[in-house]
Amino acid sequence: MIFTYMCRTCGCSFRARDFGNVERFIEPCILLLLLRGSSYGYGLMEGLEKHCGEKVDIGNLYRTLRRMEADGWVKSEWGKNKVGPDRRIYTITKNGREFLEVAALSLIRTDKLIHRFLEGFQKSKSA
Amino acid sequence: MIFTYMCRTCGCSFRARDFGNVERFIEPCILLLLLRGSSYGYGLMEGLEKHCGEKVDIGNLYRTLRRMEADGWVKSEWGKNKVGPDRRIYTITKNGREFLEVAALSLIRTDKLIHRFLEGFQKSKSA
DNA sequence: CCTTACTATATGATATTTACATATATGTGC
DNA sequence: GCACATATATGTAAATATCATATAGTAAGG
Repeated sequence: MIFTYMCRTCGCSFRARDFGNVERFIEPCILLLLLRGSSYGYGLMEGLEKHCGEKVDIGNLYRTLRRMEADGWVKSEWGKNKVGPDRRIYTITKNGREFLEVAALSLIRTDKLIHRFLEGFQKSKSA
Repeated sequence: MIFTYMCRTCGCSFRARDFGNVERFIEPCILLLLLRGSSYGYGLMEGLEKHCGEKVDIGNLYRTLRRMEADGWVKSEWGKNKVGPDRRIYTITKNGREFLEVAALSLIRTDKLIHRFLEGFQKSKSA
C-alpha cells in the first residue's frame, strides 16, 4: 500500500517518505568510524552506508563534519592527495570520544522506547 | 560530564540536549493508544508519557493531531464535557491502522540500525 | 464577585534538522 | 578538449521541534 501525505504548504499530495529516522544518528556513526582511524568526508560515505545503514546526503555529511568540529568532537587538517583533490582529514578528539559514550547511552534509551512501543503493538495484534 | 554545544546562530554555548530522538515517534504512539479507544488531546498526554516515554509538548501534541487528521490517520468530533471545557475526540481510521503497521516496520528497521551501531560500539570497547 | 487553579484547545514565533540543488576544483582516461 | 570520478562546500527550502502565549469553561476559596 502507498501512503500519501498532504504537503504542509501547498496542500498537494505526496508519497510518505521513510519513517522512524533517528535525529543526527550520523554523528555517533561518524565518531565510531573515526575511532578506527582518521578519515575524510568523501571516504566516510562508504563506511556510513555499510555500517550505519545511512543513505548519506553528501552535502549534509560535510556540513555535519564542520559542525562537529565547531562542537569539538573532531578536529581536521588538510592532507595532500597524490591521485586527486586534497582531502580534509578528520580525527576524533577526547571530547568526541566522551560524546560517543553519551550518545550510545541515549541510543540505548531510544532502543528501549522503541521496544516498549513494539511490545504494545504486538499485544494489540494478539488481543 | 556536561557537554556544551555552540549555538548555530549567535555562537553562544549551551548544554547538550537529549540525543537520539526518533522523528515523529509520537504519531505511532498516539495511534497505538487510540487503538484501545477514542480519546482527546489532553487525555492522551498521560498515556504518551507512560507508555511511549515521551516528554510531551502539549502544543506539539495538538498540532500533530490536527496534522494526522489532515493525513487521514484519525478523525475527530467535538464531545460535550460536563465537568470542564468540551473535548475534541479523536478516533483512529482504517488508514491510520494501516499506517501504524507501516510505522512499526520502520521502527523495527530503526531498531536494527541502532543495534548494529551499539554492537560496533561495544566491539570498539573490548578491542 | 474576584482570584486562582486545573482542564482543554489552539496558534505565533523561532530554532533545529534534513533534503535537494548547485558551485568549484583536481586528476585520469580517451 | 571532454567526460567522469573524486573532493569539499554552500544556497535554499522543507520538515520538525521547542518555547511562549492566547482563549475559554468549571470549580473552589475568600
